[in-house]
Amino acid sequence: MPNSKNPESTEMYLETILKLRQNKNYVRSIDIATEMGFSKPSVSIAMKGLRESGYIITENDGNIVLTDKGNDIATRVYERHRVLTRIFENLGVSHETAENDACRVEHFISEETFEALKEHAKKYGEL
Amino acid sequence: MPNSKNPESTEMYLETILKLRQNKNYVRSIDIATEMGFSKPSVSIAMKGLRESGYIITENDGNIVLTDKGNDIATRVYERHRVLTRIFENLGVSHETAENDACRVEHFISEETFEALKEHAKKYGEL
DNA sequence: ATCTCTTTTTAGATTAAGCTAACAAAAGTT
DNA sequence: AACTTTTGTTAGCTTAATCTAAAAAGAGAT
Repeated sequence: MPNSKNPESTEMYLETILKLRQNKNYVRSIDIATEMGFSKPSVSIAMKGLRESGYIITENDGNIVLTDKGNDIATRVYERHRVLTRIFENLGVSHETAENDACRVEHFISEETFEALKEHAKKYGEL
Repeated sequence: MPNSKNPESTEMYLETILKLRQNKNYVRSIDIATEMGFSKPSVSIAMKGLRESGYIITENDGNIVLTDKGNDIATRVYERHRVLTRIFENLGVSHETAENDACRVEHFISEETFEALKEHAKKYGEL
């Protein structure tokens, strides 16, 4: 069993890279460490894993770029994050709690359930 | 930091004990292992942890019983399990997927979000 | 070119939750 | 009472994701 990490951690890193990219036009290891509150070595090792799995490439100047494969995951998770946060907020949950819960749930629900939630929210004008 | 396990695993064990209790009037380590698909040693060690944390007691004949503290958690998680499963099913998700997703989400959402979901489902006659 | 500051990597440790193999203890059967 | 089967425990391993301390590499300033 060579390739059996927890998707959760991978998804959080990819999502963070995508998010950071929206503000600056480069993302370095240190930026991820700062954003996520992890140590530099932890991020360095995580990036090595993402690189070996083909989710990112690291350019010569240290700039970290999502591959198509990495971008697919990041985008999918980020969409879940936004939609789940909106749904929870529209149910009356505080912004902070909605964010926190979305950030955990986004990794754990199936496509099927996510789509059903999204549809329902749309139907009831909550999206 | 002595006491910092992941609640998820603890919750699953306690929930399983509660569930097994509904069918038989005793629950042994082996029953939990069979139900959850884990090895006997894994369960043995987990039970030791639950015992030391005051969530269960083990009677002389090996019967495992939830303490009040353990029962509180088990009951809370089990309610989430049932309610979330129902909500997902009512949105059109298949029974199996609804169960699976509920079984993961139950550990990760806040009380606030859970209550809001429950209320909403009630209001729309989906509970 | 050298010095310094920033960033990244390497080395080694920790913790949690699982595993197998082997042993011990308890229970049931003749 | 002795044998067999079932159940539980101990010992030791593995993997993933984090950490700290320290080394290495790179960049910018004089």
